[in-house]
Amino acid sequence: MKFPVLGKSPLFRGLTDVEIETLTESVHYRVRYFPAGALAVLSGEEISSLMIVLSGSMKGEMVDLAGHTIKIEDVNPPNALAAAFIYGSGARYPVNVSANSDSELLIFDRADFLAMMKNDERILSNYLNVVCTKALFLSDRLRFLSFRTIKGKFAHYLGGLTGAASGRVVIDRTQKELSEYFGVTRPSLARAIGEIEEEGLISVDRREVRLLDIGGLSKLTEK
Amino acid sequence: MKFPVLGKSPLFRGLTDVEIETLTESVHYRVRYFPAGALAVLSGEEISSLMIVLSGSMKGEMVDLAGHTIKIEDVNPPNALAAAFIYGSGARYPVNVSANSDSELLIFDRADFLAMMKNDERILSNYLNVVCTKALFLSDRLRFLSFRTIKGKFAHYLGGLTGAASGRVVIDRTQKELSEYFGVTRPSLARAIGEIEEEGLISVDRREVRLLDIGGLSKLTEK
DNA sequence: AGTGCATTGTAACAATTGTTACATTATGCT
DNA sequence: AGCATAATGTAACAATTGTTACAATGCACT
Repeated sequence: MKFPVLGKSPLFRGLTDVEIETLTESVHYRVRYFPAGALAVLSGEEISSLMIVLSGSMKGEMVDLAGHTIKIEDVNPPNALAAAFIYGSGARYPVNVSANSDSELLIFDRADFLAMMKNDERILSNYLNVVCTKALFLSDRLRFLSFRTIKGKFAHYLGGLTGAASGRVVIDRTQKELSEYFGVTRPSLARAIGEIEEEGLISVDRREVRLLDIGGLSKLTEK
Repeated sequence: MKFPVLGKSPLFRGLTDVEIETLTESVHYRVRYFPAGALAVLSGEEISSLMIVLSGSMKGEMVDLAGHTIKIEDVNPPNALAAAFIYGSGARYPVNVSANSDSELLIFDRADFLAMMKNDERILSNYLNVVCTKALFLSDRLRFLSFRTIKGKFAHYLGGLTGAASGRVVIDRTQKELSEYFGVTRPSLARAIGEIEEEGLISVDRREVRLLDIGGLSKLTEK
């Protein structure tokens, strides 16, 4: 098989290696090699193809006016670059993409990948799942950032945990992870939690939180 | 034709009324009527179908622990509810959905809509476009909220406008709109813009902004 | 049990933003 | 031109969060 790594890709889940090979060979594709440091995509460039990382490691970096870059994320095999954006209207890469190490990309023009989706329902389902799950993830993140205060974010977070109705929930992340999820600093989150507890709205015992005043918590999410 | 409003739906763009009717009749669907105020969807409920608003008007409201609701958005004909989420893993409605006025919803089970996408490439392309464009939109919003300071958001915003390279851009929204886009208050945005101007990084003349110190602007996006 | 490391709690001060209220300046309309 | 309305500029004060540093606690591992 030409690209054994595809068997682990979420886009090809449920297909045998033979099926994957047959499908990919039924459309046009190309493989490009990028030596470590090479630039694969310029920020602002139009997205016209699906690029799957076969080997090595790629990174996305945001670029500002002065040309400075900030690393946003790594993309490792067998994941794809900007997979959820390729069929969007006027879709453009939001970042520069370059190779962390010597890397190979498998590239399908978006029309060719569309053809593959038409040829095999599993590819279609897999891709729809990838895009929709991404939209859900982004929407979820956005919801937290839209609360103005840390107390508001935390109160809403508590409400979304299983067991909230019973008044007892277990936080499933560390404070550090939670603070990053909220987009705030860790000490600020700790302070906010401490204040909510002082106000008598919750009682905290390690990861376990008892919700003592639902109405009071609700008010925190309002402003 | 049964559902003339579908001709204006982004999901059925490019199809004639006859083609739309033939396609919809080829799968199972149902129409449900919701009198004004009726609840169509409970927050947290699993998303298993595509619901298109045929008439009337629906609204999504976020619900907190105490049962209080905050209106998030209206959904009017011929748009669909949570269209970008339906094929996501464990997708659940993030809001209560109820009828603003007497409304009719056209409901396809997601498997049936999948069948329609397989039957007609235009439906498939349209749906992919809807979902990917939504992901792009959400990603764009998230990028702005991830800048900690208003100055950072504004500097990054300037960099994304056409003409930024030439050092002269025109802001395409009012301050009020921009402040909502950034998730901050309008006076705070005005103050931030004023301070950036005082620092000599830009000069503002109504909607037109001259970028005087690219390096300085770049620093604002770093912290 | 003890050691090393991650996690959490806390505190003082600076920086940023929200809030509220009002003044000033465009803009569209008749 | 004048009027009404929207948009923008500004200011004082409160509220919130970031920053930095350090202490306390829990946890995994030997």
